[in-house]
Amino acid sequence: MAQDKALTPRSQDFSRWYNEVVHRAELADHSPVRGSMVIRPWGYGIWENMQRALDDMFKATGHENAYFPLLIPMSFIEREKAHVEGFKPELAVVTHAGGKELEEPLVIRPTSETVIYSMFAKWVQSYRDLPVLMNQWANVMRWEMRTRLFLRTSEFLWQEGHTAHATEAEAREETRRMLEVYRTFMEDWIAMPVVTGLKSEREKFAGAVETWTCEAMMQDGKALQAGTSHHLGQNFARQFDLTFQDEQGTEVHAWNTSWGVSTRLVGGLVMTHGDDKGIVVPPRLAPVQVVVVPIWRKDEQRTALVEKAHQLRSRLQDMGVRVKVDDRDHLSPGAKFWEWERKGVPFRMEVGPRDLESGQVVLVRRVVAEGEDRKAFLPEAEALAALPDLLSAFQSELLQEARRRREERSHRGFDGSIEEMGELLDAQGGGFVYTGWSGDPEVEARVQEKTGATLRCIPDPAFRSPEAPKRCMGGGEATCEVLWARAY
RNA sequence: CGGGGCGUGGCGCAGCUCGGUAGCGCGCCUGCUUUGGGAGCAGGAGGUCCCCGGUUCGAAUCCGGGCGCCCCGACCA
Repeated sequence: MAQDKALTPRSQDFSRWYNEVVHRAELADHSPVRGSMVIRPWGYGIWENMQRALDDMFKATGHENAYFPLLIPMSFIEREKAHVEGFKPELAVVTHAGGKELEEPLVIRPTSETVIYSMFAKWVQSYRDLPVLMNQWANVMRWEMRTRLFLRTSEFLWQEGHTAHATEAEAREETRRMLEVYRTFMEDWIAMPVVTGLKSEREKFAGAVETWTCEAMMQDGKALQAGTSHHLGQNFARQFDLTFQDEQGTEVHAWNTSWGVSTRLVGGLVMTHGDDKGIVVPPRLAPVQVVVVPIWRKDEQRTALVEKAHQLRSRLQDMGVRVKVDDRDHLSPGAKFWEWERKGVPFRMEVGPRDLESGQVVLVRRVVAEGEDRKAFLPEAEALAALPDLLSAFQSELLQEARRRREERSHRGFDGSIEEMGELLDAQGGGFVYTGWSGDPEVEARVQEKTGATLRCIPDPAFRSPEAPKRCMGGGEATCEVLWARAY
């Protein structure tokens, strides 16, 4: 479990820090199969909280959950041209089963558009059957060349929403609605600010007409695509005969959307808030929001203090706070402090003999705000009463701080050459660069080749610079503003 | 797929150059003492040295072949 006690500092080697912290916070571990991971209870607990929050938001926007199978006939994947081409290299295929070679190979789903729309085709006949608003929580598999825990693994957990609509306008509206749900979730729950916008042709989902994205900035200045929402047009509807009779009785193809976020978000959380002591879990997602650590010197004290700790726990539980008492007695208090800090628990409450006597507790925040004392000595009742507010204040400070960091490394109105952009990214250790663009894919390819940065998105109005850029990166006139960054 | 590194008790590593039958730190178990920032002492358990073959009286060490993993790049949520 413990190698060296301290983690490699982020400033020294960010990706090593990431790997260490994921292991040592007990989020996940490598499985025996290359590129796939075991999500441990602490990591899974965070994911469960994400699921719960997202699921509520999906339900609130009228969606229902369903489940579609893991295996998809190869011919289904092959039906939509762009879709096959996008996924072919990363497919895992089942060729044998029951001791025999299968007549038709089965693909382990890399995503479920094909099966889902083939089923929708059976269920939808009339415009009265629309819209269909469905979501599934599932695992998918994409055979990746290079993998990293949470950020890119061969198998990952996600949610994929799939909808069918009578009109293009409705589908577009749905695409945007769910992008907005994602943005809200990422900001309000993960405390991870994102820039939303449209993907370029080159970067969009294979099979989509348009892909919209949420782009977050990690602490090393690299971008993380945190969630996408696709307007699929009628591409899949055509291939799977997803048609319906409209009000005039005409048989027409439905319009589809799909949208997803994955366990990658856990990696995003780690790289957004972690520090050199470990990860920091935003209170709303923390499986444990407050850990109570009783401290004793003599055995006689132990009983009283452990009892007090459990008393505090049940008081907090009654207030809706997620609490854990750490009364293990083979570890020193210090060891427990380090462990829970590594795991990112927002608050620690210590109770020792001195506190017991004076009716106080010691409250310690995982991340100390500027000008604040590390430890607060508070009367018990006061500490309990204050916790809900402290938790929500902590939550919003995390978002503020992440936003501040992002702005610090965002370069708006950049008007230099492609080479200069590369230099800027080298010097700053990444970052977001906003420039003008003509929409020319050749320019996009050239920038990527020379700087290592990709076109993350054409930002939505809310994220655009006050002044629209006039010049395109790489010459000519700009038709839009774009965001560049090196990315995960 | 290119480049680099590594496979030795649960984890991290040393030993390999110069062959002689395996060691360190952490963790684990037992006991006692401890506990307000990673506890101390004593005792103890635990290893096909990645695999196959070769050289040799003898291989973790040398030679040949294989496999696996990690890191850095090109593709990707």
